[in-house]
Amino acid sequence: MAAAEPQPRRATITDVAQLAQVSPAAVSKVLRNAYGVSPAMQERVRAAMTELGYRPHAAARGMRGQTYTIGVVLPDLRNPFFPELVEGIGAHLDGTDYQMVLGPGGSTAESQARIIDALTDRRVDGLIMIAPVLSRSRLEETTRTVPIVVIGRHGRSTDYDAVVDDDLVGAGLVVDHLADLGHRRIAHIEHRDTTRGIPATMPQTVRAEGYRQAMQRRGLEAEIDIVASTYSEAGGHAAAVELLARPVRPTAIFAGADVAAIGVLNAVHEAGLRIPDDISVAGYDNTTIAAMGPISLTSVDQDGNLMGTNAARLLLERIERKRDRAVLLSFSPTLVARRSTAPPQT
Amino acid sequence: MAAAEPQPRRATITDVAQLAQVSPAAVSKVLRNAYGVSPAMQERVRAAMTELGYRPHAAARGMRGQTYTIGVVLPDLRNPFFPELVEGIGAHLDGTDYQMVLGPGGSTAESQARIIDALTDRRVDGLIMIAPVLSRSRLEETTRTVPIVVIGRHGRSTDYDAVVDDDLVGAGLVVDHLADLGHRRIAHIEHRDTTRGIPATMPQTVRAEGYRQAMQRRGLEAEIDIVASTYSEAGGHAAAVELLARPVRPTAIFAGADVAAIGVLNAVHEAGLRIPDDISVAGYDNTTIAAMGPISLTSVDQDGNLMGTNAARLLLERIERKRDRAVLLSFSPTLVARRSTAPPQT
DNA sequence: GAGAACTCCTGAAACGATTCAACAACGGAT
DNA sequence: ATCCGTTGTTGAATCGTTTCAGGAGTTCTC
Repeated sequence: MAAAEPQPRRATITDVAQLAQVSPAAVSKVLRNAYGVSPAMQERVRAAMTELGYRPHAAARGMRGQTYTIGVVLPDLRNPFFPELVEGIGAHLDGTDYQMVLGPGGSTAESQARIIDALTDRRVDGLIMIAPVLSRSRLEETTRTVPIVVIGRHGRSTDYDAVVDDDLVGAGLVVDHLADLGHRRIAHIEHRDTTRGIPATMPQTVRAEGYRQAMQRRGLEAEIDIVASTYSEAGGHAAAVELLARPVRPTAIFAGADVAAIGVLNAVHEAGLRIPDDISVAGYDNTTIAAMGPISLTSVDQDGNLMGTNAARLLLERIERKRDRAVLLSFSPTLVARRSTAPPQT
Repeated sequence: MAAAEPQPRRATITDVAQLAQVSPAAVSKVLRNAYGVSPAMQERVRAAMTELGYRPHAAARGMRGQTYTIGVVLPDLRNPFFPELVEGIGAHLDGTDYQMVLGPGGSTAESQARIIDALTDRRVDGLIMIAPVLSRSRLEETTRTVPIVVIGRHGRSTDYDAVVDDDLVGAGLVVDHLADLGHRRIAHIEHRDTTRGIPATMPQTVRAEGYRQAMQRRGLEAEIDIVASTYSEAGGHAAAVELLARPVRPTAIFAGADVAAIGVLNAVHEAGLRIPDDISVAGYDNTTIAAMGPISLTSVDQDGNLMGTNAARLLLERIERKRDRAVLLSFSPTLVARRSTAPPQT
């Protein structure tokens, strides 16, 4: 006979059932808040669960029902905007039975496909994909297995929900701000992806288009000046070097991302020019770097928390089958003016 | 009869077994590279697997064996040092059967305990905890369920493995660098956690101690000046304001973390002082921010990639039962001198 | 040439939950 | 009194994999 077993194994649903003197099936119902349990049984079962310190075995649940796990695929841990999204998602999941896990997706279609496979192998109940580079058809294919919410990519689908910030508007805000200050020669640095893909729906393309449209709207179509580079410090630096070498150099540079704007700042310093006296610089994303004192970069703010919360909400609606029609949620960004922009010197 | 089923369900191990004309048990062996399979059968089974596009069902595997999932708990997504660790871990896991998932742990003991529970409910095979604030006993308790590797916390355990960077040495590097430049009044900004916990083993405490020891070693014990604050921009700012108000102000400030150093830079700018002419500033962690041109902050570099890779290696050794003795791996940091430090003005 | 020792393979029993059909008990309507 | 619908509960089947105790050949050893 077992003399004294400390706590050799986790309590199972059967243990709980025995202690509460009900069937395992009944315990399962309590666990899932399913229909058809009397308050009396509820209480008895819950008491037994806490007494045994019972915790449901997620893998076992996943065999038949749900895993109560939702996967978040994010391409780049270094992007300071993503933590806000994750926090927003977490805030909405808090208090529900669902738990989030993060998958480091990488920036290529292959690596992202791999992590999607890995997560679906683990039977997540839903997937939130942040700025995926996967083709639309690949996403829609995945939707047949598991519901998806896509964050930060324009272009709608009838199969999955999407949450975006309106980059067209955001780029317009920057151009308006600079034009209002009196700038005319406003250049833009765009991220041009070399890999084959779905460029038209990615934020960078929309930002460039927003810049173009706003310049036209302000009667500055003759001044449109786009340099294709990458959203990175090095990319911004290279683009700025090119711009500063122009015979007539721009009085303002609008980089499509804060990281690129940092590169611009470096290049401007190296050229012996001052900001904002000689040249104004603006970014996009309002990352923490932009807010830092020595940088103080004018930028466009997206409410990541809000976007994350809504993405999680949409996903749970899908998982719980409360809705079967695709939704596109579009938020408006705001401009945060800081010391890196000022009226041009005449 | 089923006329035309597109692909209604995933292939299971039984489907593979049927197609390959072997038993499910045999397929399982192939899957796990287990002992006792002839090359001929190997090949037949593998062919069947690819033909059916078979992918193992992780939840089902978790019921008896392993899930081939390892959980990484990180307290703060915003800390720019963590992505390097994650990359290192990923690099070592790449090519193995294991997949990593990230758990947003939060910075309190409760939230970290919660995510540990959530991950063990999901039967991860191992856990890598980055700078956990949990008590040692709580960690050792968890070790009884699942192997753990702790990154970035000093103090050894006989139950779990640990990978640290030697913060004592790192702090010494900074003091030596500044003292070599001719500084004597070198102040330090320490992170002082208000919550009850295990302070002596956390990096911040060790860094402060390293500062203290180095100052003594250089014969500067009379100049030891530590301000307790937090590792954050606001914390660094407040501490710097306090230091600059000293009757005799320090000629160099060594902040225990880059983020805090950024706050110091702000405060110094606001005070109308120049860096490094009027005051030298150094940080710790060598984050990407430190490297940025306009900031150019002298800092201490830890090889996060290396640390992550080794943590993953240690964990797999444990999971695969190749070792049962606890290991402490300690790496040496290096100093990266930039433009924020210079000899003091006499 | 008989047994021992390997090697390769298999059938069936787990693992811990959910689901489904069935059933008991109980009021309320006829 | 009988039937019916509703509510609360349960036993048994099920999910896809691993594990375990053999079984059938084949090779080795003395």
